[in-house]
Amino acid sequence: MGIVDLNAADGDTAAAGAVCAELWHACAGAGVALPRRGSAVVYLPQAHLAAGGSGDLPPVPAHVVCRVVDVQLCVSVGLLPAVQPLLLVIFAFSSAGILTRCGVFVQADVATDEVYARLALVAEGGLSAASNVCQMFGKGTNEIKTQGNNHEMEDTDGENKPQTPHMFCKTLTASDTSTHGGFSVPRRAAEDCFPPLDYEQLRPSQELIAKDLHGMAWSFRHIYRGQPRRHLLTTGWSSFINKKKLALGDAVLFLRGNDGELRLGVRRAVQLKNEALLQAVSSTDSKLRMLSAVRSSLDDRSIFHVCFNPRSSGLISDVSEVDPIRWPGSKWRCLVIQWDGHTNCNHKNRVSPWEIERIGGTVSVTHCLSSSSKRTKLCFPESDLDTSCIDGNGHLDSMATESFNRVLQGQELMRSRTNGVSCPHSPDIPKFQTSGRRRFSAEMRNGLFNDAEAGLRHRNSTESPYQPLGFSESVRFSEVLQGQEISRVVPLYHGNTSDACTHNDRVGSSAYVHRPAATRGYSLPQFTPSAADVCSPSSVFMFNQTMVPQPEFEGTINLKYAYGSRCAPLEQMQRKTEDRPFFQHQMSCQTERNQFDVAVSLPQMWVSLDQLAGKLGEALAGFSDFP
Amino acid sequence: MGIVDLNAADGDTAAAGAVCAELWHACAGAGVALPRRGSAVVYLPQAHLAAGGSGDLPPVPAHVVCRVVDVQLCVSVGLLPAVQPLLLVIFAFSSAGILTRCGVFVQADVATDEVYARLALVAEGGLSAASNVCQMFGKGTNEIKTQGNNHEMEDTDGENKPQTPHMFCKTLTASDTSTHGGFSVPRRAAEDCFPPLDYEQLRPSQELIAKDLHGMAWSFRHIYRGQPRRHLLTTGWSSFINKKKLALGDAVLFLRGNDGELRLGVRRAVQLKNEALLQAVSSTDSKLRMLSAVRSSLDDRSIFHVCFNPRSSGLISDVSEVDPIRWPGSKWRCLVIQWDGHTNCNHKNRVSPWEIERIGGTVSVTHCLSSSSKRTKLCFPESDLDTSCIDGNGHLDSMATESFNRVLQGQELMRSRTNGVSCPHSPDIPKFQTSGRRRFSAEMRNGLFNDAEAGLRHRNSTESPYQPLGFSESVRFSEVLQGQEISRVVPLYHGNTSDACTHNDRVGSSAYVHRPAATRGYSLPQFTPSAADVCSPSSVFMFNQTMVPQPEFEGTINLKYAYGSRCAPLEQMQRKTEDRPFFQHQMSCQTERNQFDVAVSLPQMWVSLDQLAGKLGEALAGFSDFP
DNA sequence: CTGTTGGCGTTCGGCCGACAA
DNA sequence: TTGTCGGCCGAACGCCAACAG
Repeated sequence: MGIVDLNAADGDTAAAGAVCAELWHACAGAGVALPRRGSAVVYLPQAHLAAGGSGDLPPVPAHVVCRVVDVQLCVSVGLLPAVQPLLLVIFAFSSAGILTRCGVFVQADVATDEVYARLALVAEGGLSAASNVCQMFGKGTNEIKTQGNNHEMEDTDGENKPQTPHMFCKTLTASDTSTHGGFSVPRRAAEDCFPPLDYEQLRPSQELIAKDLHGMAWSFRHIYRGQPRRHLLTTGWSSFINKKKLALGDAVLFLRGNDGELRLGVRRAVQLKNEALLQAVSSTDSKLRMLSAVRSSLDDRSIFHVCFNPRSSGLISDVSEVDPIRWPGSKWRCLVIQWDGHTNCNHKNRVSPWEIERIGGTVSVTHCLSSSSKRTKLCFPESDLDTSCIDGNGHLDSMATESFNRVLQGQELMRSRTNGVSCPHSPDIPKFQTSGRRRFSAEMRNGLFNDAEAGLRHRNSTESPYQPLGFSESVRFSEVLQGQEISRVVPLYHGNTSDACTHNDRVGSSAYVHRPAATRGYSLPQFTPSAADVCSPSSVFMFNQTMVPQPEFEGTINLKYAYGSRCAPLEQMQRKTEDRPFFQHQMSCQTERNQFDVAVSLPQMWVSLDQLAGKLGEALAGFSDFP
Repeated sequence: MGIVDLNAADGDTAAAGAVCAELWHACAGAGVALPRRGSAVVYLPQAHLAAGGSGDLPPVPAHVVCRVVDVQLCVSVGLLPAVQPLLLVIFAFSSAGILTRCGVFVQADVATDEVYARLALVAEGGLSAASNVCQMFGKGTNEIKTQGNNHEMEDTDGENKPQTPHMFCKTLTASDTSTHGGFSVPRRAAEDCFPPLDYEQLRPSQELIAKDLHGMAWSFRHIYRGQPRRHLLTTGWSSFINKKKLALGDAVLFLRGNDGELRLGVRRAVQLKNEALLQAVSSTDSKLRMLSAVRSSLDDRSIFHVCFNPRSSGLISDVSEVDPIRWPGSKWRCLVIQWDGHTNCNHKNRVSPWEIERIGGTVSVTHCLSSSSKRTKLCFPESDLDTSCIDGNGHLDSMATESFNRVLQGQELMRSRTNGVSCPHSPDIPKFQTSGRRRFSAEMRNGLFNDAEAGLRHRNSTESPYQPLGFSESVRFSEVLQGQEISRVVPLYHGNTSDACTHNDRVGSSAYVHRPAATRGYSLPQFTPSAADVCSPSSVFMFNQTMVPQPEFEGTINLKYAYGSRCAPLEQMQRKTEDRPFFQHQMSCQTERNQFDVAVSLPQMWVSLDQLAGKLGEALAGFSDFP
């Protein structure tokens, strides 16, 4: 397990270490901001207890302020890091003393080369009942911010980043992963990241050596050939693909550091989570252990660890009082986590008034997946998160769309579990109910896409995918792209699928995100063999299918509206190109979702301070400590 | 994660379930006796705290009586079962109310098809200071044995076992695991376990379907061909090898149940444990979580789980007072666990007078690994464990030999870590010191091999490896054989190696243990790719090397004596056959041990009641609870 | 500019008996 | 009796340019 000591280099120090940290962040993807050592976070026990059954619990306050005593950037090597598999909601205090971001911490994945961060925490005590929660989450948090340099969250937005080296990220195509050939390197990527070739030669070639996060060196033959000429990695590539178990939809990153060394990372499209792990995550046993650790830390300031896997994330889908008996004095409402693509989320039926009142309305599902429907995500023309998610015309904005899609996924899972019926696409899908989920995006607050130029660049990208952008922006973007565009079906678990797809080929000035324009086939993943591999050797892909209504959900939403977009530039682009395979791919992707194993990569839950403070304020106002 | 409910079938019930449990035990190997549901066990916090650093601890009594509320037989599917990675020493009470066996519980391995047992425990309270420990461990344990049917340990000795089906176990040869061919089935194994073929045909063949522990069905072409004729598995075999990631030295088990169904299991020669996992096992963090869970269970009778991996075992290597300050009232001495082949054992230098006084003496290492040296293990002609481990001539008996070897392994690890020097075999190896470890074997007490016939059968087995024996005996034997005979070298970690090898080709009337007569080469394992795979593609095999003295150890022992055997029948056998390749293989194996990843399979620590009561009695006599 | 495909030479997988331990 | 090897054949690998989107 490779570990990059984030603390040793509080920013950037040694060349090699800095590059590794940079590669780590590149692999982790967008917006993986980690709390700094010495910063304070708040652990909310109820939040994670609500995500599963509860048992007899050790006495733990409803809110535990923890000090981050260590942060390690790690890479898995096929073994689970031996940390407890508990989800953990952590709110970090910003330098202004306010709640800014929320991450869900969960056991890292078993796949090799998974990046995750391991945080060492020490509980510093529960929040006292005397302190008003608004003060606590707003200001007045001086007493818990007395030590350490409160940089709060390590920032990947680029402002305090070292000069970004040349890098690119490419989603692997069927050809890239096929045994038939090698890896097709985007021209500009090769020119920017690889040593120059002597183009005078007939077939210029060279040997490339790239090191991954483990420091392992990989050798590739880089050749410039073909008609027209193109850059290819041939010899050594298939070995890399096999060793890393890369498949269609996964992404590789090449990064040329300032020291000239080439580095190589992978970012997988999906996680292979099996039910055993999921059960473990929500097991009462695990929770007890977690709470016991927190309890111990409160008692004697012992250190406990949590792991954060950038790809294991979910939504704060619900806020409601869960166990007023157990937590009698607390007005805090539990945050219900809706895990991406997971089934073991309790309280599915629970309604969050906080959400429902925002999404609300009744709309039909008609046309939700028709080929002419236009939809997008991740185009955030509105920087004002505090405005309603439904505009004057009743259209959901992109965020609401996204959260809506997530609800659908949850429904699918339930349906498949209960009756196993796969419902083909029908124009008259009955209405269904939902407890709309919300995702708050710091990106929106940051206004990254709050200019017409963003849309313009985006539109241009369909013709020329390489447009200058800042490093962190592109990386953040790539994270979202990787996860949301590509679905992979794992055998045995069949089911109709649905996901929101996004296209946004924005790239930085020296950092590229490359994804295939059309993806026609899906290869089977070659991960650790499991029962599924053998019992069901064939995979089933279902297109043009849609969701099945679930009576458990309340509130109905029209997918037509949900998929409607307020992003004018994107809509224009879509109209221009909607008959092209690219968007056919989007649609396919949209309807494909494995019911268990395909997860959308959501790097982190970004919690808007305004949202949380504004909407949870009253719920928090009267909270008190656990007796 | 497949789970066989041991409790549902309290002995044997449904045919399928019974076979699965039987296959589980066959895969788990020898002597994996599990406590029954309802039985009481004792947890010794200090014992596992001593195996690593300590931190601030939650208040836990020095001895915690736990009730086993559930036992599950599990099979891993590539994911670590999400249990805490803590070692846990559990002493079980026998029906006579006395301490009989000791198991070390630790996180299961990540490899697929690892069998492990998951125990659900509820703490029932610490032992009161008023109760004398001898009473506690001897009699007077009525109050903690009031519930459940106290069968104490599930017994694999065969007395209450169902009629053993036909089965065999074969260690895979290089040919078996090569892509060049299939699997050579030992003739009698095929005849006993596979459906009969029509030998009148030129090349009789049939399709075999065998189910593994997951219930997954595997198909093989079974053909009888070649000159001379032999049974082979061809089509389907390489797929099985690849999917299960089997390599040279691993073993496969075929088992034909009473229902006629063929079942198939694997037993790996080594575990791939990496340092990250090892660190996690001994981390203070993990310990705190474990203790917190126990503390919680004590408080509210909540359930906590421990996993027992039959192959993750160690020795009770030391008994000494570790932390009289933290545990002021306790006279209990900590059991220091010497993990097989692991490096993270603290207190290496600690001397256990309890051991030293038994092994004691100063002997040289000369001839310890000469080709003419005769040694063995697992031949236990002496049933009286209470006799000294050193006979009148100063020879160590086989048990002492084994424990001594383990000490050597620990030394190697330390040496390799510190200076990396590989010391070739030399006839005048300096003396070295050791804190002699002991292993207590219930097998010895059971007198399984306490008859001349055993040795006779054994001797005969070198000419005809198939001799009738009871099922459980053979299974137990096979476990030891698999682990101890085969070493596999993992790249990157080089080092000279030493291990005690044993040959004992005893087989049951219908259960065979088959291992290759000569193993000339070792293929690289094909587990999850790690840094080691690439950084060091070549493996180094060192033969005829020996140990390096370590000044940290006290007490010197002559390996010549250590390898001496008191087992007359075996000695005769060895003299007869010592010039044969079979024993050459033994010697090679003996000197090969990867410093990190090659672990000897030791199914369980068997604690002799007499030993423990007699030797620990005084230490226990005055123990008291944690305040 | 690059994803996919056909062509084609090479490697590897896998079934066979020969041979020998 | 069975572990390993050479022989042999077909499948897969992998490098190449052609072609097309």
